[in-house]
Amino acid sequence: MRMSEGVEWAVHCCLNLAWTGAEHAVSAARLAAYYELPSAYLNKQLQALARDGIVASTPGPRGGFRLARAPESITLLDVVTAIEGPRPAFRCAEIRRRGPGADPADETRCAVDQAMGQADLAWRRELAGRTLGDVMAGVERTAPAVPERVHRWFTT
Amino acid sequence: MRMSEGVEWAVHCCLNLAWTGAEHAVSAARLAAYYELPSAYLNKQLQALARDGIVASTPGPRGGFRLARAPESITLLDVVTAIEGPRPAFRCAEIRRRGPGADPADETRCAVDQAMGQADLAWRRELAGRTLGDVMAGVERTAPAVPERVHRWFTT
DNA sequence: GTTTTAGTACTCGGATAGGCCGTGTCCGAGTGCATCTGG
DNA sequence: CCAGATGCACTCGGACACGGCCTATCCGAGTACTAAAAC
Repeated sequence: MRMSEGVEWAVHCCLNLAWTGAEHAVSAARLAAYYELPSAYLNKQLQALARDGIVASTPGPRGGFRLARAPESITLLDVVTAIEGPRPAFRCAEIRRRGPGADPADETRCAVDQAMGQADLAWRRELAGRTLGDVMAGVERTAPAVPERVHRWFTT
Repeated sequence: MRMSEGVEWAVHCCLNLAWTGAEHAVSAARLAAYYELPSAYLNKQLQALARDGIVASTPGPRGGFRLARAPESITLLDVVTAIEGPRPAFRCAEIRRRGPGADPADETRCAVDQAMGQADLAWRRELAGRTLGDVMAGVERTAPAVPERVHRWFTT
């Protein structure tokens, strides 16, 4: 089980967009250059974010991406879901319904799926409880120079 | 992000081994037949469980697998870790250390990695809090016929 | 009848191919800006 | 000098290859049982 690395890219880019400010649009190429990422592939991730209404895109010259909502109303779960999709990691295939072990009269919920679902829920709850604003506040506390630095780099 | 389906196989097989009883060894072929799974591939998963000391294997005729510990001392996290590996789903690549955005003076922990780590921890805590014994108890409550059914099928 | 011994069938275990999804790249549609031209 | 038209450069957006990991399979090493043979 491995999460797409696009998630890391997406979160960092969202943070940078937040610090840059929604009044400036930043192109995918410029966002990618900041971390030396492949711009075309990052563009793909940004499209996923746009589809879920996390960032807004504008084409043409002076176009690019900007944060569609306030950082305080975007959770990490929103970003992860946009990149990874909404389906949970554990997909119950209901193997207990196949073969000699199958019991047609058994209509109960798969106990394994239930337990895995609860764990997945705890994971999601944790991610949903942390907004981009929270993460930004944490960074600003431990590395106060970063926001100004980012803002300057993306606006000049 | 998708979990290997071997996890589902492994958990169900562990439950069946527990109900069968540690005094009987069950071959991978027989375990696979119960759910019509490819036996050779299931064998691979069982080997992973054996490496982590969850099941014990004995070769030769009348050999097979049996639960190495009491079901109450085997958590779902143990099984998931044995199949999926110990590494967390989110792997921080530290992209913020590359490109123009890199700040050599910044020695802080990546805030994104930290948040993801906390969510991963919550997930693991939930899995570690549920043992095979708990799952068995749940099944025995909702489907009391299953344990006897399994025991009979695997011992005869 | 008992002991030894060879054979055999069955098990796990690791080494070996195929398929799908994440990764990476490319080019086309659309848009705003700058420039040029005519009045 | 000003308005309109034209071309252009830049952007996103989706369609197209590549690679790695999960899936699936096979065969070999080892073991306990069986049966036969010798004593």
